[in-house]
Amino acid sequence: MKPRATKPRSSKTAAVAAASKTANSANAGDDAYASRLLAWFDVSGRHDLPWQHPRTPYRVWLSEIMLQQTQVKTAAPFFERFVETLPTLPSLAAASLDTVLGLWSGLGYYARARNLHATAKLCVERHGGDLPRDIDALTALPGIGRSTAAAILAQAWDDRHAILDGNVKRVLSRYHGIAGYPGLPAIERRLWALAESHLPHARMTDYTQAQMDLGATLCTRSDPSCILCPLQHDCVARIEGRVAELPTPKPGKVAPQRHAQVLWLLDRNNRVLLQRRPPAGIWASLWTLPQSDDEDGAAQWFAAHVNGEFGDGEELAPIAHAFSHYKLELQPRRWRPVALRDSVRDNDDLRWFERAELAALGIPAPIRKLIESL
DNA sequence: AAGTCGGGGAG
DNA sequence: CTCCCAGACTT
Repeated sequence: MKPRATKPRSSKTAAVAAASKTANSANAGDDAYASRLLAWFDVSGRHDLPWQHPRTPYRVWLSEIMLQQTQVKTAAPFFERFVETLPTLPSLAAASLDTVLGLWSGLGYYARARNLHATAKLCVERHGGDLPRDIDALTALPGIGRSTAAAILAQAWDDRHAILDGNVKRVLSRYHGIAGYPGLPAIERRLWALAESHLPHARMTDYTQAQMDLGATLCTRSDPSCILCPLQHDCVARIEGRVAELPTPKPGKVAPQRHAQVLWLLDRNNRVLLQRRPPAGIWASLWTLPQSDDEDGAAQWFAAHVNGEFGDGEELAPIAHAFSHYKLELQPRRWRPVALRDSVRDNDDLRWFERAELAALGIPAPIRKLIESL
């Protein structure tokens, strides 16, 4: 039995909140972001989520943990089943880990269930069977980070703390036109500061829910409904036409860098020697310049096919080309004029081509650009 | 700063 | 198929 909270609201905050309410406008004094968001929430927010009725600290906490990296639609049925079996924090603490994991089965990220159970037991030991109403005490518990702790306090107690989950990151990135992957510490610091800067002085429960509702229903990752958005007129991304490119997506793994030698042979008539690629693999069956993985391979190919000195070749500027899974740097070398050995004949896979014939051939873009540059 | 955990939804 | 989602934690 826990008498009550350990963390009283500051007198200044309380005074502002009271003033706001008496002003007959819960948003008085707050910035446009918060005011418009709250007005929108009253009409279009989600007011019937399972953990909102009743909205107890235990149910709020459980929902926040379930919703980590999990969408509302997925989590909702698990939440209903969980609270039906374990309706209170002490009942969770008294349950076996097997029972908890059983209720979690199918949700994924099972460390969340282990941490949930551990936190329940810690709360019984340290906090009289309740969650602490203190941001630092909450953050110290397993599975509760800064954003989750803030969400619990705002949702359960109406306390004034900023959250920064995926929804808020997306909304703020767009609203302020913040480029850079939000997972990067430098970007995340800026977003936290912006989240703090917009906090209203009243209605924190609704405000917190409103941000998540906006992110989940309007300001979605792809194809957001800007036309319905209460923030559209101040949204930098909207104004500058950058909605589709913000927030900056997670950078892919660095593509491996590969190298290749390219042999550019021209005969007396300025014809170019092209070779057909194998029917499988990169540039399958396209015509391209003879190519080798390294300089030794290129020299060997040259010696076997061409009358002349490999060393006479003119080393040209490297060409960078990006594929989806690796980056290729092509090192071209040019010889002109040059002739093939008598033993080498034109055939289906290796031919001299007139310049005028090139347009009709399937040639990789970087190679075409190179040989047509002459 | 990057990797790990996971099932599900969207494109 | 890939990418992302009401993140936190470990390396």
